[in-house]
Amino acid sequence: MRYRTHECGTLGLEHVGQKVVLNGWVNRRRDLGGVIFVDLRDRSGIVQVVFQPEISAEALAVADRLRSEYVVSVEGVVVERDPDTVNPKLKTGNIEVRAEQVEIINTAKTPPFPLDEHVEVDESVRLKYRYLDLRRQPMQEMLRLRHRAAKVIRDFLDAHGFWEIETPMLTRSTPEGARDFLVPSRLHPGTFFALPQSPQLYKQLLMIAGAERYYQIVRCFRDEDLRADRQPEFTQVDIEVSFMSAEELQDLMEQMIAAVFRETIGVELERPFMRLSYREAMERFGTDKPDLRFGMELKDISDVVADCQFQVFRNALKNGGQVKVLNAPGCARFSRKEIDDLGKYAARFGAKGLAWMQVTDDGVKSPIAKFFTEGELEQILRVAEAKPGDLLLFAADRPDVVAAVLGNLRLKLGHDLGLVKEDEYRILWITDFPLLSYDEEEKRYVALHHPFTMPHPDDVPLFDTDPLAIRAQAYDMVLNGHEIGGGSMRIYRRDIQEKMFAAIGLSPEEAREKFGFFLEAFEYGAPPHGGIAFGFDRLVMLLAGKTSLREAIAFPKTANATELMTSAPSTVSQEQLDELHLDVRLTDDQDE
RNA sequence: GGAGCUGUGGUGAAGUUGGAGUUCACGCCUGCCUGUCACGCAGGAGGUCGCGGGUUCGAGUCCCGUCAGCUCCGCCA
Repeated sequence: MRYRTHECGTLGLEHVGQKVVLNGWVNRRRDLGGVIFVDLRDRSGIVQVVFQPEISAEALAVADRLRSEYVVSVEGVVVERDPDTVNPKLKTGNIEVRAEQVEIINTAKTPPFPLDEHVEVDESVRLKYRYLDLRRQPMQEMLRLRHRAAKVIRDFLDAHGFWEIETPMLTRSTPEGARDFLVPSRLHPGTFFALPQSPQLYKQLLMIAGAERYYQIVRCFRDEDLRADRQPEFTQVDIEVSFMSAEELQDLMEQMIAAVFRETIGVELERPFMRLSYREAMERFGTDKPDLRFGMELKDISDVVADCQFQVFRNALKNGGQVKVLNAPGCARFSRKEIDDLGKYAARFGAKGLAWMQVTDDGVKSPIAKFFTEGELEQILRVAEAKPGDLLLFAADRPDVVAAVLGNLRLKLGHDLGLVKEDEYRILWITDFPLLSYDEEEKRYVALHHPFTMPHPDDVPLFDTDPLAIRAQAYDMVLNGHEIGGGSMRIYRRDIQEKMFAAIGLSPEEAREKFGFFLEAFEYGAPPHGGIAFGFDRLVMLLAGKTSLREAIAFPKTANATELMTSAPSTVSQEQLDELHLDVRLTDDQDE
């Protein structure tokens, strides 16, 4: 076969008169009887090849046998098209290649789904034939975008003195955090490696090792259930620095993310990024990853309804809860069914009910209106900034339930009502996270971020009195309602690290057994350090304007954590199990 | 672990009150066509209505179960 001299999509008027060889796939064939047109496609794009008897009857005969996705090598001359045959829809539409020779390199079965049209194809079919799916233009653009983003990040970090350093994929399982993927050790019967949930300990040890500025674009693994924006294996941009304040690091990271947006999709992000404390985000938006592309903030009316006659509100307040209202603009027209559906939606997040008021020109219409005085109603409308035509939705419960219910209703309504400006990018930092939260199931404190996060220096004494009040030196970067990065200043003193382990219920013995090497390292001159990790797949997903991580990953897993192309995971031979000293024991349920 | 949505020729859809595997578009095959570009025209092939069971004289349609894909809750430091 003859290898190419040019790429299809790069040909233009400047090549007119040149003899070229092109390799690629048949995108489409148009057989007009005496003349055949073939759209030839490679990674760079599409160019029209024309086969005519007066150029080469032989080539025309071969072209007659061409079908979609055949791989061909074409030799011909680039010619300018007649003005009336120019195709303005094609980048190469003002030229074409007159084929003198063509060779079929490989034939192809008819693809199981169309590759060149914008038809929505069932995702399981796309995933089974992912190599065909990836041939499609939007997916090719995604692969290129992903590469570009990684390149911008590497160039930026290199220019700022960061070293890319690899860390082990086979490491040890540590308590806390997500479920580990385990890898059995053949040489050490009964022991297991864990795949890293993140290189957290290694990157801190690299700081102790004097690397000062480290980064890695690295695969991480978490054996938890999937979501549209969560995959069991995913890629982080992992970063750690020594001798740098949180503010300096955040400024640097803003520059990096701004560079990514500028150099991949040409969007200029306004800097410095907005900052919102965790507490304020929860109060105003009911979430620690607010989507700022629209308003609809939650309003606290606990004070207003403290003495009202509505038992539900009063009981919630009496039990230490709160009452908040969400104003759904223009939704007073909602039917009873639509409002009921909102109530069902709210129930998913723990709402026991969803109280509502329709605001009309004739006043408030609501089953609960009768429980409120004129004055109370007036104040509710004022706080909610309600106008006639609006629908007010109320949640009365524990603050975390109120936040979840109204925060999610806000998101749903924002999208349903078309209030979210889809082409906008609103980015911000969330700061001042609590260090700990209380796990009701395990009856103990757990680290909100991770157990290596440095507490606010003023709050260290609170370990003994009020652990939940300790502020963490942690920060998240949030884009359009997605957490795209999170990080913290780290503990670099053994005594504070031990306090932290103790706070999350790790006994000194356990701490020594699981983290002894780490605690010991602190005693050999650990520098102050901190870092951040970005979810690279999520970043690419958002740059591409997609809502599923699978659209940003070449070979993703299904929601059920399988791979439809290779049918992984699979059973293995008894020999393999024997070598690994493993017995498989299926429960009755799985045995049937 | 739980909930919801979806499943009909290769692809995407429609399928009414339960009445013949019916329909549409694309694709595929054959023929015709020398300037098309989502070419056009004519003809044709192609089905376990995801799977299993039940109700019924009769099920794509109703019921139960199950599998797969997706979405969400729990989970994800």
